[in-house]
Amino acid sequence: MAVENQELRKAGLKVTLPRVKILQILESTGETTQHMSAEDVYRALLEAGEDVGLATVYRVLTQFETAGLVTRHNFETGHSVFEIARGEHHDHMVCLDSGDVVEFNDPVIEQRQREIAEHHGFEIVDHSLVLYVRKLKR
Amino acid sequence: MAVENQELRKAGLKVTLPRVKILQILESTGETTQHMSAEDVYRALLEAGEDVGLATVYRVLTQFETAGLVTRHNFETGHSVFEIARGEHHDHMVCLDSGDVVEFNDPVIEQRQREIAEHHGFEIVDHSLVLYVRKLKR
DNA sequence: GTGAGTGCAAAACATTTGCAAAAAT
DNA sequence: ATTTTTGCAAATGTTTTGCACTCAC
Repeated sequence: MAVENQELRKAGLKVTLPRVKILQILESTGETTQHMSAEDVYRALLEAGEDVGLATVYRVLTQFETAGLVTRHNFETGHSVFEIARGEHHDHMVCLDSGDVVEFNDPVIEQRQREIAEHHGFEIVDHSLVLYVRKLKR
Repeated sequence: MAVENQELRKAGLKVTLPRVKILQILESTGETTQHMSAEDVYRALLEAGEDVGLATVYRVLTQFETAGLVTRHNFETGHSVFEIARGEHHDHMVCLDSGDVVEFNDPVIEQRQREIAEHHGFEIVDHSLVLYVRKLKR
């Protein structure tokens, strides 16, 4: 009984094989594959020999998102990608050449966003900042 | 022959009724309806008595985007929205209560983004910043 | 006239849902 | 035993595409 079980219980979700497996997959992805689509997760399950339906993958990912275990991103790709929520917020830089995703967090920008929202009579509930970049030739 | 025709020709697109009409609709939308989905445009066409197919709306909007006449946004809504490109870049604040979209442009954030990208060995090609906000109760 | 543009219906995706079977507590 | 969860297939919503027809030049 691994750590995953505790996380699931804490989130109020029953410990089932699909949920444990999906959580493991999301947690085990390396730096380069941190952001997986539902389809990616589904294929990873099949490769691992687990017989889980794609519909279940979608359901579980949505439950994880609701539970705060996972963050959903809608980049310009036409489909959602998911990543394990590790507490601290961060933004993304997506390299248009390599597809690499770099995470960053800048206090200056964060602060400025709050000021701008407030200036317009709003408070920020959430935000999404994605830089689409290209490698600098030197 | 209105201004639209010139814009279309300049973009290398033949002047056809659907293209002119769609351009007019996008240009004529008030502050509140600046961001229209393909479906929105389609309905506006029908209301104006124009018999244009939804597929054509999609095709034309994509052509406009390629030509730089229009900007496509993918907010968290599950479908794309389009707005007339007026040259200057701006970011968006979307009110989760009312659905209102406020545009803003902050030099501090813009500058900071470039610095961050450069610091990671990248140059920014494009970026997307959306603040999801709620009205401040006072 | 000829090639680009259009409408329609069908296809293609990503995602969701209904329901009976299976599993968790 | 009961309540959740799952798998499958079918439905959904958005966007794209194939093709015969039409229009702009």
